[in-house]
Amino acid sequence: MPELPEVEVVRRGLEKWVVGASFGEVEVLHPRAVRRHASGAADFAARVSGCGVTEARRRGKYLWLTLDSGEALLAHLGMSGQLLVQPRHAAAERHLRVRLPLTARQGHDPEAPQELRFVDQRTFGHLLVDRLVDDGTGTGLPSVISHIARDPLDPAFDEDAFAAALCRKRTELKRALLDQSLISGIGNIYADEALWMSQLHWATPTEALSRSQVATLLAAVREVMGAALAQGGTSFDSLYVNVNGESGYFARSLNAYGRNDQPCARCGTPIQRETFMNRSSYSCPRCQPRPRHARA
DNA sequence: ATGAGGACCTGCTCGC
DNA sequence: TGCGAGCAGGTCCTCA
Repeated sequence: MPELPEVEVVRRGLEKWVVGASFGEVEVLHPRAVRRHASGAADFAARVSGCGVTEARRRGKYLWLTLDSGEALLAHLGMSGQLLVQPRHAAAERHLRVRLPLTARQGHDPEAPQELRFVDQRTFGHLLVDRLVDDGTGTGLPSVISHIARDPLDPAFDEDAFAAALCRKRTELKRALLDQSLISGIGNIYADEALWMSQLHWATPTEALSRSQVATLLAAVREVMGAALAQGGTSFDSLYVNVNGESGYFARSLNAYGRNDQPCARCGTPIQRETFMNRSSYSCPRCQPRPRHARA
């Protein structure tokens, strides 16, 4: 499931293959793919068709293409979404949801027309067209994601403000890490990996965290994400495919996630799986002891 | 206002 | 062999 590094790799792919091109006649094959576009599938297609693409941007797990109409084509990949650039006449993928034909641009062979495709098996992802608002630094941000916090790789990410907001929360640490309005880009896998690295239990009450623990945790988040990004957006999931259809999955040694009953790389104690928020959390019971004052 | 938990969705795997 | 249950989980929505 794509988290920040995977989405960034897709953004880079879009920057390379789509920026500078224009869209032809857009076709929505599954209405659920544009369910967040308030005025419907036909309006969505009309707003994108014919527009030129000027930039590919990202915040957390959201990415968007700025259009020469002044609006933005916003995408969230959900759990299984892919943005592929394919030859226009290539066979349709099984879960093809939206076709966005591309006009030839400099460097493209006009005899081999291409198409941006939104493919999504589980349909948790979506596309929509939105207006841009000022993000506070003069940069445009789609209005519907104005509640999404900056991500830890954003140069304007405010570490002090994050630490203060985190400690004001009255909840469990992992829930806060997954709260995209507090810090964006972190999903279940990177949350478990960052917690393992910083030797914190997922149920640690946020109000009990010291500033140095928050600093350690943030460094771990950046380390884990940076390492994945350096590998080209390791997703740990075979469903993840980058913009050219090349699998982004590489065997990567995870230290916690998915390693139930396997020895902790630090101390050898078997990693334990616990259910939390209706999903799995993996941690080392020795390196990451459950805090005595854990919630619930 | 804030936190907690369920719904959404499809495909795969496992056990009976 | 067939089939239902369980699992995967990001985000939005509702309820307390």
